[in-house]
Amino acid sequence: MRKMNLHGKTTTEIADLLRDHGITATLQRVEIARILLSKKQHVSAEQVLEKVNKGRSLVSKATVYNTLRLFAAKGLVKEVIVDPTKVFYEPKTNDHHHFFNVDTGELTDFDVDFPLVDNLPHTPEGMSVVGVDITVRVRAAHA
Amino acid sequence: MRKMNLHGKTTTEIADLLRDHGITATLQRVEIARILLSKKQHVSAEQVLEKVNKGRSLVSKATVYNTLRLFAAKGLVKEVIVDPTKVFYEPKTNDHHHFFNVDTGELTDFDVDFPLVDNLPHTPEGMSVVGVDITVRVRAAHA
DNA sequence: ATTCGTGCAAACCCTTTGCAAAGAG
DNA sequence: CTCTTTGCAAAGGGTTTGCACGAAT
Repeated sequence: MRKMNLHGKTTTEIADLLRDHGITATLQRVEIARILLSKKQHVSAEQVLEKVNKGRSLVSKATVYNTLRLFAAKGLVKEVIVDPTKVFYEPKTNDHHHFFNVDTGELTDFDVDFPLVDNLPHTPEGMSVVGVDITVRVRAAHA
Repeated sequence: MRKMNLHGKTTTEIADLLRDHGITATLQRVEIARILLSKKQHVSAEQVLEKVNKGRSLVSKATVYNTLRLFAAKGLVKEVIVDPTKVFYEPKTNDHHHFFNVDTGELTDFDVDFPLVDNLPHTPEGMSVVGVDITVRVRAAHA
């Protein structure tokens, strides 16, 4: 049962990756994971739904949402909260942050080359840091 | 040119502040502004609605939402996008950023004492920076 | 009279949920 | 066979909108 390598990872590789994260591998989950991991990109649930069902009807809306939430909980993907109207998901890669075009909703990455953590303020008592997000909101420089 | 420090909260002062931002002062808007500017706090639209109508019925839900959007557009308040389920509003004060408790939804400020802008990456061609938000997501240190 | 602001309810959109059927181990 | 996952549709919750009424110029 060796499947085609469509986007750089074989089905088996993805299935193993899911199991490594404590996620039962199913057809739907593998295909959703394939989309999320395929490129360095940010996708909304709606985009995942659209991409995963190219021409066919493989995954329902509910499953997409539930799966994305599951993936995020298991640490396979990261939720990006920058747009008040929807959540973006991206593969969990190295430290990088985002430009967010407030007019178009477009999201772009940038890497940090400075020691971010050293500059962080003191974390409140009894709290541990889950993550640090920097969002640079931009817009087209108006003429 | 008006001095706009947010501690005095007489109706006249607030009305003047609104006008300074190009906002027609009405009773409802003044009362909403009073809540937003009263303390250094973050409030959701729902909380504004609740606070502004203490015991009476002064402002409708639609007006709260429309007014908050107007205030944000006019630069009187800032939207804080950290919670996927709702938008927070805060007075536009000096540079500070946020701790966000991912479990409780609680939002806390912290000031930056380092020159943030100098560390920023190159802004994409033709883009201008609207703002920079740093969100430190925290949770109660595991029991 | 014309323009702007407000209120109400309904509409909207993204997201979650309840429950029955299909799939995994 | 038992437990988990999926699908469908419906509900949910925050936010926006359409339209009539009221206030201001």
